[in-house]
Amino acid sequence: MKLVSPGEASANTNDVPAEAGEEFVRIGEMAKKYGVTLRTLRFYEDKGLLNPHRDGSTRLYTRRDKARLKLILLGRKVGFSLRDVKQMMDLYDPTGTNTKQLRLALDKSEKQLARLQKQRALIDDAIGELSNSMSIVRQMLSERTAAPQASAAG
Amino acid sequence: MKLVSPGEASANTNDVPAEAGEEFVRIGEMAKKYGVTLRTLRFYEDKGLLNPHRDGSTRLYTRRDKARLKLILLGRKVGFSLRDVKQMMDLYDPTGTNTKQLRLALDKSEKQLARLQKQRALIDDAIGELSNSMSIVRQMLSERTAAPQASAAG
DNA sequence: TATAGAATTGACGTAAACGTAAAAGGTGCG
DNA sequence: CGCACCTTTTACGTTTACGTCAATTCTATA
Repeated sequence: MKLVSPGEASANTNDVPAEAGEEFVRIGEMAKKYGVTLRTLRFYEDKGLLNPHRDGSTRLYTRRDKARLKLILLGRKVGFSLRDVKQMMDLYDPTGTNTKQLRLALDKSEKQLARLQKQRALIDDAIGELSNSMSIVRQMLSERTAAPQASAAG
Repeated sequence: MKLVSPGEASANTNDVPAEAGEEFVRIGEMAKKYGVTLRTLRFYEDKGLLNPHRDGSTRLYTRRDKARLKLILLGRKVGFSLRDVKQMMDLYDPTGTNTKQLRLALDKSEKQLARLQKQRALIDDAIGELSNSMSIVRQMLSERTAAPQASAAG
């Protein structure tokens, strides 16, 4: 029960048209296209982040799903939890101005930005401490190489 | 069955000497002193990172345990896993030059430093993307405030 | 002695985002 | 027809560093 007309073989069997329209893609192609695993796509769906159509039991992803996935991946990249991403996407209303959605996104983004900056500060701190420790260790090692002596560590 | 002579009350009952020597401290004092929880100290012990003496079943921490805990906390701060910290500490030999230990520490530190730098790069990237998105959202919001119009998001 | 404040061990719970089988159904090709 | 390949659902496993009871014991003090 195909919803789309069969296209010419595109290097793998069991395929969906690779024509201009490219209306639907199945999970395998979708995964490859966006560098995620099948498990990830199913997981996102399970969490309500994606809602692909079905041809029987087979998932069919459309342009819309791709747009959503892109947003999810962007959100993930900037450090949002999937829960946050979902909250923001759930507010999308194709018939409105989405002012609420945008405000929420902005609010969450400001908080996330603050978190990222704090994290960066922590990392810089860690880098400082680590570099410091390393130079001390190097010092100790060179002393050992030169003139053996007692110390205090570990 | 006290191993240490009773000292004068130090604001809390059931205490160990607060004298000059301060040989042993129990878990509560130890935790307060280093800003960790009791659970944490027991957990570290369970993982073989600490080895306090015992007075019956009561843990007694010495100067040595404090030194070790400081190292653990430093390690944690710079992003080492407890497993790594343990590996390094396990190599400590009070009778030797600890060259091996120091080399391992240096090796692990170099790798950790690389990880930290990569993380910082990722965070900087995320900050960039997020700032970018935020300005776009602000733009959209201001457009909506000025002249309502359709869009594409969520 | 009653009570409050430490301490003990044991063991399940948590968070996040999937990984990894397992068992089974569909399908186009040679 | 059978194999190879894609897909499905279900469900437990993973990682790290503890949190959070629970039940019990010990000790000092009023």
